[in-house]
Amino acid sequence: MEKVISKLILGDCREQLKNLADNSVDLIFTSPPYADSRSNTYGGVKPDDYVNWFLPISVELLRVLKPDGTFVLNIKEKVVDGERHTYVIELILELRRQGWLWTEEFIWHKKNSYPGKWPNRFRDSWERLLQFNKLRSFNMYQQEVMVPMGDWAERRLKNLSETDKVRDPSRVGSGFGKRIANWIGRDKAYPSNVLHLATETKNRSHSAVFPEALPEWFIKLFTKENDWVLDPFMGSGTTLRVAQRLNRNGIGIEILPEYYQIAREDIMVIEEPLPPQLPQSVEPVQPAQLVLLEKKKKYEPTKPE
Amino acid sequence: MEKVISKLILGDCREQLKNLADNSVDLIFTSPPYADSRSNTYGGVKPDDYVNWFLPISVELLRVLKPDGTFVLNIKEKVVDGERHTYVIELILELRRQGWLWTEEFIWHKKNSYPGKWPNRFRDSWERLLQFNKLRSFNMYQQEVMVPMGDWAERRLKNLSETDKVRDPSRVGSGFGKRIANWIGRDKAYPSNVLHLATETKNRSHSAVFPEALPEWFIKLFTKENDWVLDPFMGSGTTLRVAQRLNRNGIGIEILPEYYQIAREDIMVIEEPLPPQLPQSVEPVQPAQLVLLEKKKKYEPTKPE
DNA sequence: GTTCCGCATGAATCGATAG
DNA sequence: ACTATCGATTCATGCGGAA
Repeated sequence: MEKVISKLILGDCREQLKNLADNSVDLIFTSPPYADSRSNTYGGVKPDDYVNWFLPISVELLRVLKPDGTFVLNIKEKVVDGERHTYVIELILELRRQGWLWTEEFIWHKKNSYPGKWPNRFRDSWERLLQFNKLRSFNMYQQEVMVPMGDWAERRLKNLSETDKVRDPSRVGSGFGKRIANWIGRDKAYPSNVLHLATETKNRSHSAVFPEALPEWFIKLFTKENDWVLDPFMGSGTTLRVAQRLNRNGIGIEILPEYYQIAREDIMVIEEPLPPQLPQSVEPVQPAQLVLLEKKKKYEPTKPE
Repeated sequence: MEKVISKLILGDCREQLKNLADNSVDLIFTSPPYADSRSNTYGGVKPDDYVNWFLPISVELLRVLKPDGTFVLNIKEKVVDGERHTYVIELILELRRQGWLWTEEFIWHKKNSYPGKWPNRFRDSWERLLQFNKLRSFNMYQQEVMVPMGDWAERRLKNLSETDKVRDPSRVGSGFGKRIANWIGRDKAYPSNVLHLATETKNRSHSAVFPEALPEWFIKLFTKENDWVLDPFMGSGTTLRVAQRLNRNGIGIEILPEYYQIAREDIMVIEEPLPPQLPQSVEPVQPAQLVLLEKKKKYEPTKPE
C-alpha cells in the first residue's frame, strides 16, 4: 500500500488554491463558513454578499477538480428577518453558470439539532449536501457505501433509535416486518440520498462542524485509495483526518492559525506545508470537455427592480 | 360542533381559483403535477416552462389566502439530462418577487423507499415542503403536532425535582424555578423541520401522491377547526379527506374527471360543486399589509447570455 | 464487564435592549 | 431607522462515572 500524503496549508484559500494544479483532485468535500459566521476570518460574509464571495473560490475549484471528480458542498441557509435567505439557491444557479453540473442534493438529517423554541418555526435539523460535477460521467463507487443487509435491518430499527420508533406508528405495526422478509437473502442494500447522522458534540477542545461519518461516506463513494481529497475550508481537519484514515491523499487549507494547529497535531502524516508538492495533473481538461450551459432556459429571471 | 363543508370543483384551477374570494382560506396545501407528468391534463408542463406555468396560479393563491394563512407546496425537482433541474429553486425566487415570504423548507423523508440503484445516483427518498406566507406573523399551532419525547426526558423528569435543584443553586432564584415549571408534566417535544413518514402503499384503486399523515401534520399545525383548507390540485382528494376528518372546511379543485369522481365518492360531505359557495372574505388585505421585498439584494444574478 | 444514569454541549433563532 | 449584543428557550447524543 502506498503511503498517503496529507498536506495542510495555512492561508486564505482564495490565494492558496491558485497554487494547485489543474485537474488534480478527485473529490472536494467542504463546509465553508456559513453566512455571518467566522467573522474574524473570512470577514463574516453577509448573506447578501455570500454568492459573490464564493464564486471566485468555486471557479478555482472547478479548475483543480479532475474531469471525473466530484465537488460536495455542505451548506445551509440562515433565517434572516423571518425568512430563509436565498443565497444558497442563488449560489446553485450561479455555479451552473460557471460550468458546474448540479447532479444531486443529499440531505443530512441532524438527529441532534440545536434545541430551542420560537413562535414561528421549529428546530432546524437538516443541511444540504450539494453534489456538483464537471461532466455527466464521473467516478462513483456505490458498492463502497452499501450497508450490510443484516445491519441494515437492524439499523432501520436501531439507528433511527428508540425515539423515532415511538414517534412513528407506521413503523411499528403493519408493514415493517413484512418488508424485512422481502430482503432476506440479499447481502447489502444501497443507501438513499438521505443521511441520518448526529453531530458529534465531543468533549474535545475543538468541536467539529460535522461528524466524521459525513466526509467518510462521500470519500468512500467518490474516491478510491490513493486518490486526492481537497478541503479548502479545513477547519480543525475532520475531512483530512478521515481521508488519511481511508488511505486517501489529502490537501487542506485553513486560514485560522489555531484551527490549522489543531489539525497539524491531530493528523499524523504531514508533508511540508509550503510550497505544497502538487499532485500531478492527470488528464488536462480540454475546454470543450466542460459541459457548459448548452441549452438556453426558456425561463428568464426577472431583474430585481 | 359546526358541520364542515367540503367543496369539490371539477375544472382547471387557473380558471376556478378566480371564483374564490380574496383572503378567504387559512391553508393552501398542494402537490402540483410535477414537470412532465400528467401530460393529458395540464399539458405535460416541460421543466423549462414550469415556473412560467405556475406563476399565474400562485398569484391567485396569494390573493385568496388570508393574511395570517400559510401556503405549503410539496414539490421535488426531476433529474433532467443527468442533473437536478433548477425549476424549483427558480420558482422560490420568483414567488418571493410576487410577494410571498419563503418562511421555511421542511423535508419529507420517505422512509420506506425500497433500495434501488442507478449508475450515477441513489434512490431519491425525500421531497421538499416549501412554506410560504404573506406576513411574518401567521397562525401556527405548534402544540398540535408535538411528538413523544426520547427516553432521556423520562429519566430526567423522574429525578428532576430532587437532583437538579441541589445541583445548581445559582439559578434557584430567577430562572430555574421557571425552567422546571416548563418541564413538569411534559412528555412531549416539539418536532423539527424533518418529517419521517412512510409512503402509503394503499390497496385503494387510486394511489395517492402523499400519505394522509403529510397533509394532516400541516393542517393541524396551521389551522384550527372550522378553518378553510384549499388544494388547487386535488387529485384523488387526500388533502380534502384529511381536512374533513379533522373538521376543517375544504375546497378542492381537480381538472381530471376520473380523479374528481374518485374524490366525490370518497369524501362524505359534498356541497354543490358549481358554482361554489365561497367562504366569506374575513379581513380584506390592504396592499400595504403585504410585506414585499423591501430590501434590495446586493447580489444581482448574471443575465443568461 | 454490562447497564444505567448524570451531564455538557451544540453551524439556532427571537425579541428586547443598547449604541 | 438601522445595527450590534445578549438572554431565554430547548433536546439528542456520547462520554464517563456509578451501580
